[in-house]
Amino acid sequence: MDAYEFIRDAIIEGKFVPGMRLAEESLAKEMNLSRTPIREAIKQLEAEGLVIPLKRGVSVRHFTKDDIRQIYDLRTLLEGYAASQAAIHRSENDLLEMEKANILYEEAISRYVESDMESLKDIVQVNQKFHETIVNASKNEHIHFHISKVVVVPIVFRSFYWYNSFQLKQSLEVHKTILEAIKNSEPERARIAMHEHIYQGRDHVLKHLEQIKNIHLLKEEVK
Amino acid sequence: MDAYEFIRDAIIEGKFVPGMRLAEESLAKEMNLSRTPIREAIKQLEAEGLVIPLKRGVSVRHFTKDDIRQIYDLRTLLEGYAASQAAIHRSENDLLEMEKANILYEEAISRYVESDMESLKDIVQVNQKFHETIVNASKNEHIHFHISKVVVVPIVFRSFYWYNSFQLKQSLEVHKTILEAIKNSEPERARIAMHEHIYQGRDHVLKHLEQIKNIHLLKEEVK
DNA sequence: CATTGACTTATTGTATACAAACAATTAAAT
DNA sequence: ATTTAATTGTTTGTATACAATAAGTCAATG
Repeated sequence: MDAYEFIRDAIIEGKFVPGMRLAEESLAKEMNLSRTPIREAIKQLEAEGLVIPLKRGVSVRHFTKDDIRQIYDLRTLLEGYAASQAAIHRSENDLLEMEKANILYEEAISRYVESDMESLKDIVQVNQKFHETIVNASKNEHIHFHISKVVVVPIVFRSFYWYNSFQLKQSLEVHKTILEAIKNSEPERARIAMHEHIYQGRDHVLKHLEQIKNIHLLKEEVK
Repeated sequence: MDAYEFIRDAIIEGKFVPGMRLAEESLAKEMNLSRTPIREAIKQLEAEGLVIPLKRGVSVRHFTKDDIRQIYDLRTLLEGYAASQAAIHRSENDLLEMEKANILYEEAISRYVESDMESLKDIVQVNQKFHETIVNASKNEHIHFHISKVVVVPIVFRSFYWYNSFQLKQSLEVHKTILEAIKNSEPERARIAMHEHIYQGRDHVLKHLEQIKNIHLLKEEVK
């Protein structure tokens, strides 16, 4: 694993919390490297917006509720467009890939046991795979580039691990609608279904943040 | 000027041509620096997609006609959305800024003398300013982040310097329409006008590329 | 004459050293 | 006791040195 992945994953998994300053030397020591490769990894993370530059060095970016809303708006726009373009440009092979990914998604959901982190991790991963196949089918490499940067941010909040089986089944239904629209070459229907799908995700994350906040308030009171 | 700007501008101005390999040491010597800051600049350019990684080091990215089409699709989507959001969220001050930028644009166009590079440079700059004010008014920082990366690429082709006064006046009219729609809080009209505007830009760049190609073919024949 | 293999050169990737800037803590003065 | 100045310590930014790897060249052989 290289320095970039190490730091990025640490941020995503919450090991490096928002506002935390990233000291080059301690990072270097932790992963048995010199400061040089660390600095490059940090430059990359900076360009992606996961860390923000300070007067000296960088700190892990703190995303507000408003950031989440903006990012999801952006993602809805981009992935909605990708879905509509996929309905136009998809090859037979693209359709196969999408169907395969969706079958894996269905299987992962059927394996799901309430509140089991491991099975949810699978679901999240397979879900991402499905979204990727759609973006691939849209035949727009540049959209792909930008979506991949937008997708990372909400992961930081790890709200994904709070889906219940009803929500998951609902999500699967929307996947099927998207797939059908793309198969039938209906760009507008594909876009709208994708919109709905991602906005559901947004509501979920925002609700989760609300809960987190409440838990935080509770803690304060207990103190 | 720092290393990042130096290299980026060299690419934009055509000093570093597509496919050209960027050797760290020669760059370092050219701007009286060591390799360390050069490498960081290159990492950043890599994250933005202006240079592509090789087995060792990087080379200036070569953009195809298809890339241009994809990038403009993306830009249309993003800036169209920004315009529609600006029509919803714009403050009084935003409107002032937009009008100010557009007046400067009008003045720059009136100063324009056919085939004068300097006056065209002004126009391009003021035009960019106008687009920025709209993105600012949309109140979506993340959209802004992604648009800024998309906008750079077409500049590489420097087709902007081939506008004639008729096209410029046409462009000014569309600007006015966009401004009016945003002022009157008509998001859909703003979006459509912005679409039209950017697609005009796309056609212009593509036509320019076609001409370049023809000139190239002519050269081949002469040889 | 072409093709392959070894050797040489050049360039990157990583480590380390040093200087400069910022932060923090302590001491002194009002 | 509080505020300011100074000194110390930590961390970044830049330079340089060294090792590893890719590429290019030249010679030798089929």
